[in-house]
Formats: sequence, C-alpha cells, structure tokens
Amino acid sequence: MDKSASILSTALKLFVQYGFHGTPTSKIASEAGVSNGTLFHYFKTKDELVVALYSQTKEELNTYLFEKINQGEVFKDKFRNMFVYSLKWAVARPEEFFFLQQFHFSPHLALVPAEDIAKHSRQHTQLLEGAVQAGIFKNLPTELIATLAWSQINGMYEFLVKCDLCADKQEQIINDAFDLTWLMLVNQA
Amino acid sequence: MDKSASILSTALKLFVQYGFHGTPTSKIASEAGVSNGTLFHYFKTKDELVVALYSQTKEELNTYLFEKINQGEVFKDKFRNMFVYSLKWAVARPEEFFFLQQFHFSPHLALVPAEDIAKHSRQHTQLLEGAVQAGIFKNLPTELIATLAWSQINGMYEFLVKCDLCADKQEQIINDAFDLTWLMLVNQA
DNA sequence: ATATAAATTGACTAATCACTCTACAAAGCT
DNA sequence: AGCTTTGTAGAGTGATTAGTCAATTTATAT
Repeated sequence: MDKSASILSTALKLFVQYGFHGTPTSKIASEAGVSNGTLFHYFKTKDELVVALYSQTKEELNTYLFEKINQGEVFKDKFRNMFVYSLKWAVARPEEFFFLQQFHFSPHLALVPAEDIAKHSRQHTQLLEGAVQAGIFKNLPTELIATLAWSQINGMYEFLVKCDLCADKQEQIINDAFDLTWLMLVNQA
Repeated sequence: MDKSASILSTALKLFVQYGFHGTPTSKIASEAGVSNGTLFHYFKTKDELVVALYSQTKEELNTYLFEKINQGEVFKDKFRNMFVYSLKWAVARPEEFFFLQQFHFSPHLALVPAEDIAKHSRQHTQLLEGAVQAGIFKNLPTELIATLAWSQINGMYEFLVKCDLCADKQEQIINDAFDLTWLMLVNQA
C-alpha cells in the first residue's frame, strides 16, 4: 500500500468531515497508519498536501471525463457525456466531488497558480468554444456558457445527494436535467 | 458604533480572506477595535459567532429579496425579480455572497438546525411550488427547480465576479441569463 | 558485501489560539 | 446617593498543532 496515496485518501475523508483547519496533520497521519514524520516527508507542508489533493482529484475527474467526452461522435453526444458522466462521477464519489467545491470556496484556491486552473478547464472550454462558433450554442461568451453548464452540474449534484433516489430515478432525472440544459443553451433557429 | 455589529462585519471580511480557522478571534477583536474579552461577551464561542454571521447575512439577503419579489405582479415578474436582484445583491456585496457559499461548503453548516435552513428557503420554495402547480413551470420536483434556479444564480455570480463588466453590460447579461433560465424551466405548450 | 540513498519513526518544540478570569467602568434603577 | 446589571478590558492559561530532528530501518546501487 502506497503511503502517499494512503495519506491523501485519509486526508480527503477527514477534510470533508472536519474541514481543512479542523483536521490536524497528526490525525491524518495516524488514521492513514503512518507516522507524523512520514507525512511531512511526502508533503513539505499541510498546505502542500491540501493543494496536492486538489490537483490529483481534479485530474482524476478530468481524465475520466475526457475519455467519456471522446466517446461521443457529434457535439451533442460529447456535451451530454460531459454532463451525464460528471454527475455519475459525483454520485459515485461524493466525497471527492464535495471536496472540489469545498476547496474552491476556501482561501486555499489562491495557492493554486492561475495557469494550473486554466489548464484544468481548457479542454472543456475548447469544446464549448467550438460549439459557439459552429452556431450550435447561442452566441454568448464561452465563459458564460461554461459557467452555466457547470453550475447546472453542481446544482444537480446537490439535488441528487439531498434526495438519494434509486439508480433508475437518478438516471432519469439526470437525463431530464440534461435536456433542460441543452434547451437553454442551444441556438433555436 | 455597535460593537457587536463591528465584530460581525470584521469577522466577515477576515473569514472571506483567511477562512474560518485561519482567522483567530484575537485578530477579529483587534481589527474590530474591541478587546478579546468583549468578543466573547457577545459570542459565547467562535462557532457561535460564525453561525450568527451566517444567519444574519442570510436573513438580510432574504429580507431584501422578499421585498423585491413582492414588487412583481405576475409570477414571471416575481421570479425575474428574485433572479435579477439576487445577482444585484451578490455583485453589490460580493463578500457577503461569497461568505454564504463558503459557509455552505464548510462543516459549520452542520451547526445550523435543519429547521432554520428550511425556514430560510421556505418563501422561495413556496413561490416555485405554486408555479409548478399552476402549470407555469415544467412538472418537475420543486426541489429540483429550486436547486437549478439557485445554481444558475451562483454560476452567474461567479461569472460576473470573474469578468468584472461595466454596469450596462452586467445588466444586459443578467437579463439574458434570466431569459435562458426562464426558457429552461417554463412549460412549453 | 558495502556504501549510499531513501523511507520511516515518534518524541520534541515553539508558537498559536480559544477561551477564562479578575478588575474596573458605565448605565440604569430605586 | 447607593445598588445592580451590563459592558469592556487585557493579561493569563491550558490545550493543541504544524513542523523538526536525530536515530533507525529499508531499499538500491556498485
């Protein structure tokens, strides 16, 4: 068992439950089954651990999504996959998804270089950019379209977590929500 | 100058900048121009201060919104006012709005009784509920409609903060976004 | 086999922080 | 004027915590 990975996954669980500052490094170490010193061998500071956890989680989600997006043939399928599989990932790994948002609304976000953040969203932005230029989406700033699409996903995540529906209902309502989002953004000739 | 209010407004600024645990009570007190002991005279614990700040901020927003909503005659106007003035409030008081989200994704949320949270959203939920039953909105769970509407607002807030447009452009794009949201949720016969 | 490097430990430290306590001042009441 | 309540101050405290360090084990290379 990789100790670094063990530290990260333990930290994730504790951060979600107790918050960043509410979770002492000593507790992370002990629950991960390593010593205090080992934690600081892998991560120079606590902040570095937090940021590393964010980068890793974000990258996992992105890798997963990118694969799913590329399975789509036409744009609508790609976009649908992005929407639907973001939510499937979120529901399957609620702690990870929650952590991303928790991080986003914390001062730790400032510790991530702006370039890294841009990199994380570049693929998605490009996809949407193309759809705007092709006249599929309404002629609005790409940033706006991206933000609206993401907030739909975030909102749906919250709804799904709160309501805890069975898998069938969940699938159904995710599809409904996608149709709404599509309807909203698409260029109605 | 009311010391309690001074403590709250100082805490808000510091919490947004440094996070809850990253902000010592001693710093709140000194920057608010009161002594350490005075802070704990008004708020028994730091947690109580955080929660009080949340409740106050939420209530301020709600009171403001409720007034604006009631200025609408028909439902669409009420809903538009809710949407538009939420964003105007958010843009005018970005720290307060950010704080609400920061709080929402922190473990402090668990310290607020579920009843209080329900109370905060009851008025809005009822408004939307009515629109669903009247066949104005699509026949979807009210919770879902509420969540989607709120996430549109949150997304727009983020966009507006990021892009920092002039007032005219801002007004324009808020209206566009409302149209999109309306289009998405409304029952198309 | 030996030497060098990397991983691991856990006691330790220096600093921080939430909160207390005592003392005093101001305000309100009779 | 006395008395009580409330507000204010700020030094002090006990507990906690991020990060260090010297010592030991494990892995790697020659």
